[in-house]
Amino acid sequence: MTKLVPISAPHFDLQRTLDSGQVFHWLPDAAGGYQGLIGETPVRIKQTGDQLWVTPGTEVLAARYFALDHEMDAICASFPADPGLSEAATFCHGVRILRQPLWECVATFLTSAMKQVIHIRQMSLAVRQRFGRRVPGWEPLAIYPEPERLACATETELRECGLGFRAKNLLGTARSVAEGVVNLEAIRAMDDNAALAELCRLPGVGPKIANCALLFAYERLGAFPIDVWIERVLRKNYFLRKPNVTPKQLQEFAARHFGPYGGYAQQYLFHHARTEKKKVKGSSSH
DNA sequence: GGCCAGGTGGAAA
DNA sequence: TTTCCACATGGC
Repeated sequence: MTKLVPISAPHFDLQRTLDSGQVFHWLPDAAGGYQGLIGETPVRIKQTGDQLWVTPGTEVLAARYFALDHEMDAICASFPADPGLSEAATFCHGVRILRQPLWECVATFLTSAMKQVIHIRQMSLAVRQRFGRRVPGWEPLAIYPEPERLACATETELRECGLGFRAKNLLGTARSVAEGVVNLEAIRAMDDNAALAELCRLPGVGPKIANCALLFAYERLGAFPIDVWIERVLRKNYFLRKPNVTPKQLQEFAARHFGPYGGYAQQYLFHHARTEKKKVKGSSSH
C-alpha cells in the first residue's frame, strides 16, 4: 500500500464526519482509515490527531472536499445561544459539511426518501457497482454513474439495486439532467431561492432533498433540510407549547433562528439526535 | 414480526 | 388552503 501524506486538519473529525449521514460510499479499511472516491479520484484517508493522511497527490482535492477551510470558530460563534444547539455542537465537534460533486449528491439524496442511513448506503453502493465505472484495485467501490448512464438504464434494473419506488424518480431525474432540462452546473450561479426551485423541477426532488443538495454540494451553508429527525428536534426544543406548528412555519423559524450557517446547526442537531437514539437503544438491549 | 426510515406528488376535503 | 394516502425495502 502506498504511503500516505499528511495535511493539517484541526477541528476536524473524519469518522464523525463520514458517519453523519451526508455521504454514503466511504468504506473502512484495514488500517483504521477509509477508502473512497472524491468524484473520480480514488483516495485513502486516515486521521491521527490534527493530521489527515491522504493518498499522495490528493492533498488539495481532499482539503477542498472535506472543507478544511471552513472557519469553525466563526461558524460556531454565529449560532444562537441555545441549550439544545450548544449541546449538539459540542457533541459534534469536528463534523464538517462536505463539498460533494453535484450529481452524485442529488442522486443519492433522491434515493433517501423514507430510508434509513444504512439503507441509503446500500442502495448507493449497489448503484455504483451495477452502473459505475470500476477503478482497478478499488473494488467493490466504483465511480457514481453519470446521468447519461442511468438515463439509459431500465426501471427494473434500478429496482434490482433495492431502490423500490425511488427507481422511477432516479430514472426520471437522470433523464432530465442528461437531456439538459435541468442544468446542475448552472444552478451554482443562482441565488438560494432560485436554486431550490430549479432543483425541485426534478422528479422526486422536493424541498427536503433540494435543501440537502444545496447544503452538501452547492456550499449553501444556510440551507436547512427538515426531515423527520429535525422536525422532532425542532418541535421538542422550540415548540412544545405549539403542537399545531406547520412545516412551513418550522422552515421559517429555522431560517430566522439559526442564521447564515443554519445548515451546520441542522447537521449537528441531526447527528446528535440520531446518535443519542442509537446509544439508548444499544444500552437497553439485554 | 411489526416499526420506522434524512419524502414526494397527487387526490380529496 | 391543508390533510391524507400510496409508494417498496430491509435492519432492528
